[in-house]
Amino acid sequence: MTTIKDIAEKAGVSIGTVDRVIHKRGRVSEETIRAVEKAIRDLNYTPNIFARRLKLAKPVTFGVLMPTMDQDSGYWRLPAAGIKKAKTELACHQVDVRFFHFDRYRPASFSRAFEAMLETDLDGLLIAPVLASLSAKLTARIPPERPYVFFDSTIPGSACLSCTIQDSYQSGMLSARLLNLLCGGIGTLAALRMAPDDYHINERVRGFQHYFSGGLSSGFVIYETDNARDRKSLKRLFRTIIEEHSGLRGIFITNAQTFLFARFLEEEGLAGAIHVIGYDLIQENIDCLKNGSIDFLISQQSDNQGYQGLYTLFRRVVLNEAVEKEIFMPIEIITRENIDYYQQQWSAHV
Amino acid sequence: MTTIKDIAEKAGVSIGTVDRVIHKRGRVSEETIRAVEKAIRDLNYTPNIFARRLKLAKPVTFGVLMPTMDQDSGYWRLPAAGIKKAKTELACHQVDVRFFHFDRYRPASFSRAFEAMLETDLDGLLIAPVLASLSAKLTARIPPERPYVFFDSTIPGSACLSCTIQDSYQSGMLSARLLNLLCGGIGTLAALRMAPDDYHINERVRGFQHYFSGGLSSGFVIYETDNARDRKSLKRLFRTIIEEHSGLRGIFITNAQTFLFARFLEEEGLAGAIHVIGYDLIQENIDCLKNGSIDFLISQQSDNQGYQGLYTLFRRVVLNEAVEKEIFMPIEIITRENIDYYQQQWSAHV
DNA sequence: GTATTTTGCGTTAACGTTAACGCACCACCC
DNA sequence: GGGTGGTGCGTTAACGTTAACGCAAAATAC
Repeated sequence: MTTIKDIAEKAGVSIGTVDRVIHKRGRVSEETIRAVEKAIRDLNYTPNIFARRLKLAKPVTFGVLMPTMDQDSGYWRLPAAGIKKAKTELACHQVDVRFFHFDRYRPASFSRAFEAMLETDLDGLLIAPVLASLSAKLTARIPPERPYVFFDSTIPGSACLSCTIQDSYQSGMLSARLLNLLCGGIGTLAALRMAPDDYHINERVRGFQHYFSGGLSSGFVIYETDNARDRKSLKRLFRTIIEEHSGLRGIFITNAQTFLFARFLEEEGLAGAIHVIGYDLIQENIDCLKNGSIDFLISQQSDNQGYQGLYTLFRRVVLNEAVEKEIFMPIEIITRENIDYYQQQWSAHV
Repeated sequence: MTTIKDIAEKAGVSIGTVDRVIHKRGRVSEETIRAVEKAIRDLNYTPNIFARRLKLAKPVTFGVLMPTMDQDSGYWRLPAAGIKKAKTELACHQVDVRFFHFDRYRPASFSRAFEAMLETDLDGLLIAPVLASLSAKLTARIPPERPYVFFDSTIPGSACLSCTIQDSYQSGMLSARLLNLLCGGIGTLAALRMAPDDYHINERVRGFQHYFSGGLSSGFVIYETDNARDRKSLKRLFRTIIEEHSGLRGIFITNAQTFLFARFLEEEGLAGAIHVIGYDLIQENIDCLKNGSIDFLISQQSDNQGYQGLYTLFRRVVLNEAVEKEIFMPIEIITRENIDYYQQQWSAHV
């Protein structure tokens, strides 16, 4: 392995000069810079990250802004598990994490949490920008030297270091295809848009609709509700859906609350008669998947999104590496046959 | 962060003694050992891996034993891509990799490659034990101090450091369910056992059969061939299959050669009329998936298996960490809708 | 009794990188 | 000509861990 000592020797300078060239700290003549850069290329030098980290080690703290864990039927426990796994792994690098939770159904709560985070001395921010327009306004106030990363969703055009991208439109198309398969192309299909102002959920429905735009199937209907937290009224909606469409063969639920419909079907003795496809590997959904009241779940690795997000901050802030601006998440199809192999890697960190 | 210096101070000894205790190098009195161990616990000491790696850095070379890349329709390029990705990432740790390829259809070739590898001075071995009984015999000859890891498959009861596990039986069941869905429960289904003496392929067929053991479907038939490399005779077999079963609606191909049947169907104008499910994300399969002549592909992350295998050796040999004895691979369902998000991460290393 | 080995411990020089410090030298200004 | 400021470089002390080395004192051998 070549070291800066080798570079210094080859270029006929001291290691101090080599370091100044590498880190562009100035106070080196043009001529010397060229000589050192040539030596670096010729000897194919790469810095020893261990020596670097040994020298530079200093504790960093990252802030995480996300809804409280119990919201959206516990969906937020998934990214939180990934974040905690990353935190555990990065503890040896003196990385610490502070959570700032908010109530995603109250903008004021979001603003308060954001302000609290901005006022804390943090080395990087990991943000779930669930309230899009408010997030855009508030992220603009982040000091330009403080790096931030989005997870779960993103704000187009923002100055974020990196973000995770889920192709929700495509996942909606995939869901449509699977649901159509399950129903054998006959009967009515339904889609339930759970939070009509959520970007991902709209994209999922758009993809779902597009699959059928060629007229592949018999009819389908779309319901929506922004009242997903009130389980009583949700149940009334469920009943309306099955009563208005006696020929209903399958339904597409667009968020983690899929299990609520599946359980409703169980209670009504309709499990299996109406096929269900939904989103996210929360425990309630997994249980329904295993007992057969949910046929397929789509996962976009919410846990991994949190994990990757924190690691991205680490790589940028601590290791000073270049990072990918966009991290694409796979669209995973989960069934009772393969679920066991998806659960294990994050389960230790719930 | 606490260092051995802190430990030494607290225990009233020198850092040399602390190091002797930590690494059990002897020459320390019982009493001192206890004092140091207590200090380590009290101060919650963890070694600084950067200082350690800086001090201990020395180049290591790992050997990889696997079939030549072009065998099995290029299947082996997948794990090779993962291994190369790991190699690139680990280059900064002075990890080098040497490949030992063999012809998996000639036991003598396997033995020769194995012997060549054993005679080389290597710090660890990564082995694809495709010829099970021969592998068992030869791995017994690996010196006990030399660590080895299996990928792609494993040999039960061997002294390997670690191995990747694919649940082939379960993936066969999943394939059966998907194929049954595609065909709407009518018509005849077929399974083609491509290499009857391969463990994984047998398990896949067993799982497939088991799914239908409850009598869920109309009939299904199982064909087999050990002549998968002769494309002419394979084509004759394909023709026999479709001629013997005019009501054939779907087929399950049990290895990476799925695209051969899909292309045959294309030539015969039967693409879409007979549904196809198969294995592995080789380029030919991906092309057929995209044009619709393959409906689903099952992936057990062959690329990731190679990647994980090399990383496991690295963690054990270089970082001296404890490693998982078994690494379970997910059973991934790939369709034309989600394939794009599975290709990217390894594609740079083919 | 002296000679030799063993035990128990402290000291020290690396490993490669970083950045503070200092020292010559030159340019410029009153 | 003396002072000030800047430029271009070399030197050096860390960072935490490791293991070779050395040195007393105790144990064993003859």
